[in-house]
Amino acid sequence: MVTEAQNIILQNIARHITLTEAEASHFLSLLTVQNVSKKQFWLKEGEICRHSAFVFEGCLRGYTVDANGFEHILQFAPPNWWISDMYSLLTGNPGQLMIDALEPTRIMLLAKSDQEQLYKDIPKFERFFRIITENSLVANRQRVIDAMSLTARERYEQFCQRYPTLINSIPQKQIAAYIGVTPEFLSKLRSIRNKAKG
Amino acid sequence: MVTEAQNIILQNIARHITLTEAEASHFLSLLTVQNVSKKQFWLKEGEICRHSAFVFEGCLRGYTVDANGFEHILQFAPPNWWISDMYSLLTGNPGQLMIDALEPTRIMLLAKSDQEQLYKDIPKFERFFRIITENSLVANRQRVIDAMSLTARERYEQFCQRYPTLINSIPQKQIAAYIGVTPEFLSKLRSIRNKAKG
DNA sequence: TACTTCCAATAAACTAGATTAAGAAAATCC
DNA sequence: GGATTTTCTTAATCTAGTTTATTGGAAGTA
Repeated sequence: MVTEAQNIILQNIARHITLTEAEASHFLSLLTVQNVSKKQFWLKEGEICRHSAFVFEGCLRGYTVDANGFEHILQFAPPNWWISDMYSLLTGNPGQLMIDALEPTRIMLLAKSDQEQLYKDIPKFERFFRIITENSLVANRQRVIDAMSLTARERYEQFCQRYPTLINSIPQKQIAAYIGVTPEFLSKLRSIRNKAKG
Repeated sequence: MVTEAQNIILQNIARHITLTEAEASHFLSLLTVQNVSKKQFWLKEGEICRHSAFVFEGCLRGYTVDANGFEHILQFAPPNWWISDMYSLLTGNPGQLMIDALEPTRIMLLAKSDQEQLYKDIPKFERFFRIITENSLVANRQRVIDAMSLTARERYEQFCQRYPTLINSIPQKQIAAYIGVTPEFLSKLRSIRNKAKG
């Protein structure tokens, strides 16, 4: 008996590697489901991150808080995305990332220790995580480039194109904290854009 | 007979995986050495990147050129670093990265096709590239955070701490193009800093 | 030796985006 | 369903960093 949630994660993995039934069921046995209610934290600054999380319902956000108390969003994690504080996960040191839920969210957890054992038991997973890490790195590098070479307006346009579904489902202040402007300035950008459109 | 250059790359790999002699020599047989003279391009915008490059002498830089002709440096690659246009390498599409040499440089090339075959022949390499990609991702994420939450002065201080050897070996305008300010403003930052130091 | 090219420093004018403040609209909560 | 909190908008003022321009020095080169 495979649940809907388990189906979603198996589909996600099938995009890059092919598992036997035995391998799939072994993998599923390592996962635990967790509910994160709206605004609830899954991880806080200073904590040690010991799991990778796969979102299958809702939406998480990963962000840092700077010296002046401003939030800067590193990642949104809607369904089908993996999220963690990778620095903390890899090093075992306390991280600086805060991860909380923008709406009622359901995730599946894979403990770091289980993940490492999984690499030994089913080396294909080494491949799977290599590939999604590569894709993530490409996206992150593009974000560094965009931050340096685009204006705030252009970054907003980019965001609209790249994440059309998020635009209507999350508050604007969250988008502002992702593209790196104040909510006030984003509001100004939008009003100018709307005037231009008639 | 193992050359000095081959020794360097084997050491680099030994930090994460252990190879038998046969595996090491197979791996080395896939590599080709290339010299890149100062200011010479290894890769240009619009080209398709078909190799990963490992620097064992000199220094490369990867950068983009924006709509106004300004350069933005994504990565310096001093000895012991890997560099490529990963977007282009993964997708097979033309990339936007320019890669050239800041000084006379020597690299070892691993073709994408060979790299993929290597994953099949010696799965340990899947692990090796997963790990260095993870480390690279962590560094890139930190750079996104820094770009959003630090001032230009703070980003300069960070750079000095993080890459103390580069500070004295590359022109300041290159550092400015990395931390995301104009050379003029970096000069101003430095003069204020020097006054403060007496 | 002069010729050129590249690099760093300085300064005044300028602008994208931040800050501050205040009100309107929406969502959330008893 | 009314109170309360959160989100969005508008507008005036302010500032970190850019732009433009000029100078002097260092390094390569004929």
